[in-house]
Amino acid sequence: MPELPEVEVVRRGLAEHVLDRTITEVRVDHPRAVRRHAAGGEDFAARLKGRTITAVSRRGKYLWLEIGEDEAVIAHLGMSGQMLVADAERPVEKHLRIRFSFADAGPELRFVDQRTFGGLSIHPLVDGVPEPVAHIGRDPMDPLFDLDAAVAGMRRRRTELKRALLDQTIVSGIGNIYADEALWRARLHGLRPTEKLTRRQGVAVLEAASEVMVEALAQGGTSFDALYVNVNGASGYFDRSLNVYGQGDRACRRCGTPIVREPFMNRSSYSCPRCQPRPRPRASRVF
DNA sequence: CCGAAAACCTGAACGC
DNA sequence: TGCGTTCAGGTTTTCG
Repeated sequence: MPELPEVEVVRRGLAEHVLDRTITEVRVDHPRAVRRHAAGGEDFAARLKGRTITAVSRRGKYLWLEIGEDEAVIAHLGMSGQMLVADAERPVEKHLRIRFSFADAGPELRFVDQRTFGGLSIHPLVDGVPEPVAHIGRDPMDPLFDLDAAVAGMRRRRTELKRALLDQTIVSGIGNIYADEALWRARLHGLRPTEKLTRRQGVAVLEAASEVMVEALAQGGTSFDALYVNVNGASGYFDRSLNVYGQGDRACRRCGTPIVREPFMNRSSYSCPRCQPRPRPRASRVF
């Protein structure tokens, strides 16, 4: 599941393999992959023909290819999206949705997406970011990321800490996996109410999120060959270094207590019941 | 305006 | 063996 580190791996791969190349043809094989492009698949393809990719950028989990000064192709990977660089002769993937050919006759770019939560679309750039990205907060790897402002943003909310971490308008790039990992590192439970979060706790959990994503990027960035811009969503980080995510019943690496899995928003949260004690239930006012 | 929850998808894993 | 159910989860949309 691509979160910030995985998307950054893809961005780097694309910067290496498609930057400065001119598109000659785009084929859209599945309409759902361009559903966010309001004018439709034919318009999407027509508008890219002859354009040159001038930059490959990212904010949080959003990735985009700039085509000149004022337009960009957003690529959101959703749950299962991949951007693959492949020789045209290579057999097509089962879930191939969109393919780009280039004027230099080099390898093509393929957008492959099994679950079709992802997609591509063209938008004007506004203050340097595509329109649909305007409401997304800066991520912790952004040089202009403002830690104190992000902490203040979380504390202003009246919700639970993990929900705030997943809110892409406050801090972007954090998904379910890195949220759980950051909470474990900061020794905080995701159910803690944000209005009672201290500044110090807020700083601790965001710094932990930043650290874990930097470490994941360092591992994930090492594993793709020249013609395959990886990306299974699985940076090498997945199995080896996760402390809580997916580790139900395994011993906590700090204290040995079995990690517990709890339902959370139709999915799961993992935490150490000893290192990350649940908040006390709110004193009941009724009665 | 805000937060919670449903909806959108496919395939692997699991239970009977 | 095979069928039905559950789970995975980022973002947008809908609801209260």
